[in-house]
Amino acid sequence: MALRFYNTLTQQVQEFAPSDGKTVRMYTCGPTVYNFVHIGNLRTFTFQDLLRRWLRTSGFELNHVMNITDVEDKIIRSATAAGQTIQQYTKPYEEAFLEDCKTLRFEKPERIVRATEHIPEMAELIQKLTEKGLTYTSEGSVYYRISGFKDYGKLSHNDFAGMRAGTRVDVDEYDKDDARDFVLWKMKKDGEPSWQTSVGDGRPGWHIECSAMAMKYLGETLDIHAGGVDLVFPHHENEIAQSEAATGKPFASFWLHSEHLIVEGQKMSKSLGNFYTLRDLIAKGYPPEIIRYLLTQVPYRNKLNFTFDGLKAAAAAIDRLRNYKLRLETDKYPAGVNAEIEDRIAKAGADFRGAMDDDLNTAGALAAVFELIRDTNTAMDGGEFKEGNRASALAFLKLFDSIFDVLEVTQAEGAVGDAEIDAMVAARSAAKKAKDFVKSDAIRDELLAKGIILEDTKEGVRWKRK
RNA sequence: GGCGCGGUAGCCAAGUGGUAAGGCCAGGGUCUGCAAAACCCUUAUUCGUGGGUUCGAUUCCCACCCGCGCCUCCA
Repeated sequence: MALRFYNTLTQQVQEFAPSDGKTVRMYTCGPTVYNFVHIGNLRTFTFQDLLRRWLRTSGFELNHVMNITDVEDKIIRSATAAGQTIQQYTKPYEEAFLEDCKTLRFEKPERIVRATEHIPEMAELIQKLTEKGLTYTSEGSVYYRISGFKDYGKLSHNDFAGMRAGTRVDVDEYDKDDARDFVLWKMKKDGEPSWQTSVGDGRPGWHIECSAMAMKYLGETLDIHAGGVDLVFPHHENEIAQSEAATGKPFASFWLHSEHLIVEGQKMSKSLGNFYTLRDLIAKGYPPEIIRYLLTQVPYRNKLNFTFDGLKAAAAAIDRLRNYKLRLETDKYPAGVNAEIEDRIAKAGADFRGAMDDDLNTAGALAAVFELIRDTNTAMDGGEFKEGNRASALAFLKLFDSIFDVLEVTQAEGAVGDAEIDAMVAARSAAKKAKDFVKSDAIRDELLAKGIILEDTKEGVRWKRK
């Protein structure tokens, strides 16, 4: 079965291929850098990372653009309060975000773009809309006139008929003709940063930045536009209104949205005290790859309940995966190839691919991995697993890890060196051979304290980092 | 009220019109000087509730109950 994604626009799972058959032009909404990103944000970015990786594994090339929103009300307010320019204020958070991405092993998008560096493009797009009669000015700010765009609501599947015409809703500080209208360009206010452009002195509204940047780098119709579910309305709906009205073409073929993460069954919020950044969790002693695993294992369109029990379960699952890999790398097997096992491994590969192709069904893909682990472990214990099966089993693990990327241990600062460990292991083996179990156990405990676990196998001792 | 999502074992969770994947936890066993790792066995006659369609439904339809998201801050 071919690669399929659930498309929010059509509300259906559809077969996916980039329009040119080769390169996927993808735009994802990145963070607003007014604070550290939280674990919920990172769930979405984890999904985007899986998406990237699976698209490439599927044979496509990528042209992925992610934006960084570095001008926006909250930023301006915070920067002003801190007596800083918005650049000064956002820079540390942008850097922290990129660091977090690296920590969680996200691949870098081909391009990361800042809103503040694309103001002229935004002004140009606004002008285009004005030329088409789709904007109006109120108190110096420019608004989009939604009544001029008949498809409004097609992404969020909202019917706005009821709230149209006449119902002048006065909930905003700005004066709009229609409740659905939104601001494209905000007139300069005293003490706020602003840009002098063809549409006036001021700053861009939130929605216009994504339209302008996406089209600048990826063309008028994207293959994929992705983000969190909360962006469906109004953000993505408004992007469609702006972009499609300007170009007359569909803005994106596929709209993919990831569900939110909740914490211990509740919505994450600062007031509930369950609001975590990646830094918080790492400070509590949870390695990044465990967090990554937890974030990947639930398919992206389901809510993910983030719990500390879940983190423990993820750690145990990763242990099993790593132990299997270690066994594959270090065990000795009888010569030859077991054809049945080769078939079994091939089936695991097919199951894995089938699950990922099915709208990134990571739970199904993981099941394929663990089933193979059980079956081949049994075969190894029974002497059925042959030397010739090793390479294909390792290749399968490599496929798995090229997507999930959780097998490598994140080395702690000041970890013990391999040479020192090998020496201690040798000393312990000597003591053990002399049946001095007190000494051998003491060395084993000492190593354990350093985060090294020993395993006695038929082929000798092997060790691994915790 | 409108739109949408979900309710599967102690927890996380996949799935299909034909009789319940996988992970974690728990109990028992094999192996070991003891461990560790690994493997085996055990843990849902049942998939929110009540109807209906069907030879057969967890899977389709209807109603209801419960939880949740969006409806101009938000991944």
